Amino acid sequence: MTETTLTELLGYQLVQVCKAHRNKAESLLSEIGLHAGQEVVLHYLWHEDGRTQSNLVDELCVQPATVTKSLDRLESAGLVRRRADAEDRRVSRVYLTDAGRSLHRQIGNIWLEVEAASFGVLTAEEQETIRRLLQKVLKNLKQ
Amino acid sequence: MTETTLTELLGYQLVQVCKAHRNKAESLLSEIGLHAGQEVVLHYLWHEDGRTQSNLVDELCVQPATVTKSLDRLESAGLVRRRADAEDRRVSRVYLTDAGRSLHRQIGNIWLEVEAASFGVLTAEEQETIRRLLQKVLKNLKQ
DNA sequence: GCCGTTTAGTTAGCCAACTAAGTAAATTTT
DNA sequence: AAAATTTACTTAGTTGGCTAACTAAACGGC
Repeated sequence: MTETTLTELLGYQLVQVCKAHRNKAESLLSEIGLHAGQEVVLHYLWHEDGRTQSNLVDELCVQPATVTKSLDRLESAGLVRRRADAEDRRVSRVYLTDAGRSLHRQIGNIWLEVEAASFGVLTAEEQETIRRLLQKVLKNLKQ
Repeated sequence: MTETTLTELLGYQLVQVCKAHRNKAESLLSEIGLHAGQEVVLHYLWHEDGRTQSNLVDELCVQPATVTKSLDRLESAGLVRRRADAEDRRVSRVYLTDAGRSLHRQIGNIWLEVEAASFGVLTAEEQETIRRLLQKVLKNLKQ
């Protein structure tokens, strides 16, 4: 039989796992008023404050419009602030507010909890294996 | 240093891979006028036509509201049709139209192409390994 | 029969992601 | 210097996903 059974494909498994992973993250992040994805923006700002939106676009691997909307909400929530660049007036730089900075530790803990709830069941060796395989797949998909 | 570096977490790798996988699927599906996710609904109907929406909710692991909206669009696109169940008037059954049925083969080919573009780089043994590990993670996340 | 509960879907509204089209500023070309 | 192009970001509109609140029908106990 040549019928393609979707549920047997690795891509289907991947999507299932990713959905469950996102739900777990979403559920924990909602406790501090965030949505999955927003914490990644904050992460890059903790690592380097005052990034340009273009830089966030590159780091997050999403479209400019996605960053614009996401920042609109983070700004409304009082977690970041946009200021025009002094030298290039096209450029908008993004800065953390105190409220945004203060979430650092809580979000770090949430990540660790999600990581444990997902991959904690794997042995150290299995974790290294899945990391290697995921990277191989990502490289294949991105080229 | 105890700082949690997001990008080193397996969850981050997983999300990256899943995003790239979805983009690949979306790009191929758009050629036949579909969006990623809609083809999964069609898949379950090919497997068994006339399912109830509740059944689709269970199979797809999404919320009832998500199915409602998705079916609204598939119905507008002329790919499925809803008819009330004769015995239980709360129940809405979903049937493929000829147009919906006709996409079967094309979508099967797209799946195989996405699968190859993602996991084709892995050896058969590696594919079995990642399947086993993903299932382990999924089980962990779902309990 | 009647009232309360459960079940099946819908509606409204929110967020992340996308595309496409548009504005504005800087840069490059002529 | 003026025109064309590129770069940075926004706006409008789409989809997949979610929650919360809602309607309607079936089921259960009394």
